[in-house]
Amino acid sequence: MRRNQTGYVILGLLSIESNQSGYDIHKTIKGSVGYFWGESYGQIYPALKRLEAEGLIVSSQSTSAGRAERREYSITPAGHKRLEEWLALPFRDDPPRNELLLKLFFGREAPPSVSIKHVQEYQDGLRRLLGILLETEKIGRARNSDNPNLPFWMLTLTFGVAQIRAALEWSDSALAMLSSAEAAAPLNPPPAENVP
Amino acid sequence: MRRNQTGYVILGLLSIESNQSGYDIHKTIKGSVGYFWGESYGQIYPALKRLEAEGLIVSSQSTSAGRAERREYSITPAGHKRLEEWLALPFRDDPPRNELLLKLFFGREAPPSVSIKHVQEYQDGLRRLLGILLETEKIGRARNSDNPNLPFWMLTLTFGVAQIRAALEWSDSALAMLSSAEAAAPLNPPPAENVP
DNA sequence: ACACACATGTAATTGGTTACATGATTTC
DNA sequence: GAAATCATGTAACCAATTACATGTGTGT
Repeated sequence: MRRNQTGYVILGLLSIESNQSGYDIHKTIKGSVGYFWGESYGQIYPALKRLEAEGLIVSSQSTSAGRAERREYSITPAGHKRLEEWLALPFRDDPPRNELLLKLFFGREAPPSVSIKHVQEYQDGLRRLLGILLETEKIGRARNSDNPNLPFWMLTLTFGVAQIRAALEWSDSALAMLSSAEAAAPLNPPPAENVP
Repeated sequence: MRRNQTGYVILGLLSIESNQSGYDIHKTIKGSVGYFWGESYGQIYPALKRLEAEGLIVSSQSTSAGRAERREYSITPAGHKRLEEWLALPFRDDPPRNELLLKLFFGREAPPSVSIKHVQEYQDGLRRLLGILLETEKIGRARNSDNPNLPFWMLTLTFGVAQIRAALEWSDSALAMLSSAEAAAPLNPPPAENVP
């Protein structure tokens, strides 16, 4: 486990709640860190095996009658230690690739309506996500009022909300700029080459 | 070329300025879309060959005396068409993986000082990047006052600035929260297991 | 009967970085 | 003479998604 973060997400989630299956972990990720971190089964199941081989987690076959076979994992003291070590390591912050911005950057190569459509679609997505985050926040607060993790979870939520609000404001000004360009420009602008 | 965006970045840049080498393109990317899009040589050179084989760009060996050998590329009409088609396609907006948020989410597993350090480091990075973006904006405006691409380029810059400003505000409140937690909590909080 | 949620995994493929390999020219 | 920049490319590796493959239990 070098810089394969999957393992650490799993350790983190198991440190909060034990006896989770691979399926559970996948669901939990979607419902908690999902808006800034995703993992697929193709990552989770192999990672679980690796973590167990390293002694960072242990599993037990759960054979409750009338239920699909299920392997439940829990974190070990060694796993806890490993998680803490990772937490103290500097995070790396890779500049996220933003395909919307890339298309806007080259927006002059297409009619303004193309860029307008993209920004509107972006707005829709932002509003949808904002609704989800605010809902998550409300439910999370209500259901975890005495959970010592709550302040940390809220930190990640308020970050998302702040980013979305800023993006929504920006998108309004972007649409204003683009529609004035649409009014001024011909339908399909001639490609301007060699304009450094 | 399915959803390999590298090709489109190259087409886009060549549509703005022709006669660029692979080396040029790499540099241009870093200096223009670099803060939201990166490409390595390992992607660029193979992509150039592929694009030329598809007839979307053409190359010419530049053999100016006293200069390293250099192959310069320009976009073809077919390349232009392909670029426009791609621009009109819906962008996909993958939830960016945010390692800082991931570590903050599990922040309760480590002393508050760990999270504090991360946020401070994040702030430093934000301030540095903000300075670069504002500088880029100033220079870009001055050097491209009559460039029809300028409004689109500014769109991407103002987006970055807005996001960074929001993130800086958030980070202040995050630090306030974390330092109050540090005052209240023991140095290393006992791991709380099974708190759903 | 059908659909949906529970449950576990592997294989193929893609996308991407990093390290390696090489060499010329310019600047200090 | 050394270091930085210009210049081109390949190979190894890693991270991750997607598709494939399979089966049970529950609710309508």
